[in-house]
Amino acid sequence: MAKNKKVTSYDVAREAGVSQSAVSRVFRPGLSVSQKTRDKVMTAANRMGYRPNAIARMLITKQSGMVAVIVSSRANVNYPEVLSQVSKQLAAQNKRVLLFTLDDPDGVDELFEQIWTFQVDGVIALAAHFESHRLAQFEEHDIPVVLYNRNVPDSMANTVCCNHELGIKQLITELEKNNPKKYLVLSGPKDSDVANERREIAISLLKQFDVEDVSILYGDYSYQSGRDCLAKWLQENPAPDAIICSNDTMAIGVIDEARENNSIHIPNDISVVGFDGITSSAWLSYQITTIKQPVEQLVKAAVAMLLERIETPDLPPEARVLTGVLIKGNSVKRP
Amino acid sequence: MAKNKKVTSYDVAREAGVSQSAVSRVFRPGLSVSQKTRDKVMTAANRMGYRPNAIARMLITKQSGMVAVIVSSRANVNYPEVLSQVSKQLAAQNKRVLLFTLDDPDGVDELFEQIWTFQVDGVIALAAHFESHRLAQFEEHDIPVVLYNRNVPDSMANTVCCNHELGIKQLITELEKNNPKKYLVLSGPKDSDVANERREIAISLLKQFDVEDVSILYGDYSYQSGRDCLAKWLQENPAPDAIICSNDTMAIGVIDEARENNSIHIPNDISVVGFDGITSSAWLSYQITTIKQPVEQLVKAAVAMLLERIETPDLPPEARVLTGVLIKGNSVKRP
DNA sequence: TTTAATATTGCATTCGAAGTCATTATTACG
DNA sequence: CGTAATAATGACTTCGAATGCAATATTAAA
Repeated sequence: MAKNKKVTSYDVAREAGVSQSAVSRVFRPGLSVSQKTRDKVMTAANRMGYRPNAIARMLITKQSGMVAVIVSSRANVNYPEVLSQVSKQLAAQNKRVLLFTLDDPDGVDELFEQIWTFQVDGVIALAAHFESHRLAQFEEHDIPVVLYNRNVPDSMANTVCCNHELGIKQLITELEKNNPKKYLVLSGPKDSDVANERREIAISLLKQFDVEDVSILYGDYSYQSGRDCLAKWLQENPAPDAIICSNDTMAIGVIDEARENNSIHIPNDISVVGFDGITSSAWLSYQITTIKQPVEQLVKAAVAMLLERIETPDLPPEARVLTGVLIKGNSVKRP
Repeated sequence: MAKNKKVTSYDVAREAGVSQSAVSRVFRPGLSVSQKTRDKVMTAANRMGYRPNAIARMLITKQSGMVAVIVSSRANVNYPEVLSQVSKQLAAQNKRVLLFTLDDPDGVDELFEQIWTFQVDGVIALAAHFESHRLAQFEEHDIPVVLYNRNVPDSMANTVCCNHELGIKQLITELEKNNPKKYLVLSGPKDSDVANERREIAISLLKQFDVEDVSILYGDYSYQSGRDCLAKWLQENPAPDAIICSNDTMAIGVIDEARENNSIHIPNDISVVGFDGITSSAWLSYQITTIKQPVEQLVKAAVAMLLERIETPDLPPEARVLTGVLIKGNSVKRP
């Protein structure tokens, strides 16, 4: 096998003494080929190290076999796990992941250009915020989209999301066992849809629980912002009884900030809850009471929906909401 | 713009009253087109929403513009950051990331098949272990490879890696300030090249420092294995004076396990060092003394090398070793 | 054994952009 | 103003696999 000049189906055909069509048929599942031909082709192909050229196949079949996965910088929460699940589950369906990272809002135009030119079969967007005209563009291009971890009721895209309402209700129920007076809601950034949803749900549920004293703070989902927000609050106010954090990372920051300040003990002085159930939320030093997102199932649902829509493009959009699991940690005072 | 029937260069050509070649030339940089033609084409293209089909372009140019990034499950250390850096920096060079996850050693064959069929321009492997005949296969297919975070001297692939030797030396120097008698080396899994390298370097450096009492334990890089290894050790042995962990995650596990056991205080009773400088290593509750990998520079180097080899395929393989940064945390006793 | 039904096969075409090459339009310059 | 040099253009071919279709081979049924 000398200089690896690319082997094409014609080369194999010549070598096997059959037509190029025959070679092609052997490498496509479910096509009519006699056993004899199949053997001849496979022998030649193996000997020559032939692999069908996916690019050429894409061109003629108009199916790239690739799914664009768009990851915004916001997604960092449990993104490695999600991404690896997505990749694995798509691979199981014989699709590849073409990865796009989106940090800069200015990059959206460029990103969309790329998506069109690469003719991806579908798109999964992780925690990305798209204006609705963007979603409309996908529709125009007949590219099915699944928004992961997002709830956009009026949208034309499919969505999967864990049940924030239910989860936050469970968390508040845990907190309420101690009848806290003063609540702090530590929200994620204002331009994050998930953050806004979680915050509004928390506020509205707290009302339902007849809680009166609720203050809202805004972080950016980061550890440091958890620390900073609490530190700043404590400079000017007495400690709250309970803090609802929009994600675990900020909850960890809150706990560390409290820990640094020896006079405050978690959970005895302040109860803290998070959201997401990231790995480190279960570490001994934190043991956060939180809602664990059912990542694997969420991804399964996302992938399943995407494939359905690739198969049957005119299915109506669908939203799947899965229930998270309450993890009772050690960050909420026991009554 | 009715039913989005895909617009091709022929459609634009007809609309603009020029030939298909002209359209093609307009969309390739640096080709000779008159301003008049260019305007006509651009006007038509914009009106019709034309984007060149990347698949067709790939077929003819034999450049997919895609780089396969292989992520093994081992890579989880600071993988989100690495991956997002890789994606960003490749995007800046007008390349896309085709993502492959490799958990299962049995999946390697399938993985390689995919890589050949997709005709990627190059490969970046994150913390993946490939036998050398695998690397040879890349060579046969003329696909340049960069191994990230790996040091394979005899290899035909390019590598980037942070300087383990130097880093571990700095860590041991920190530890030695207290003259510890009893060392534990908590290694990563035996089938991980990085883990083996770090362990052997630690052992050999400890010898140079004339340390006599060194025991080796094997974890799997996970938090839980850090905890388990220490717990098991303490059941049967007295506490060591210093623990060198092959990564931060295990160091965190070790610290938490010690913390749970009230009689052991870190760093007063045991000094612990990690490696990698992952985000959580700096969290207040851990503050691990560790070596921070210069992720951004490592990725820059990896991407730069890959592009060089794509440009000039017969460049000799190159290994770049970057220096990590010693982070003096609070997990080593102060002398 | 003949005919009808079914299974295989190869030819020719297609997907959409890019590049080759020969031809024509411009420009520069003596 | 003529000629050489250069720029711009379009016809045609190419990349490599897939597929419609007609031709041929095989099998089953009568």
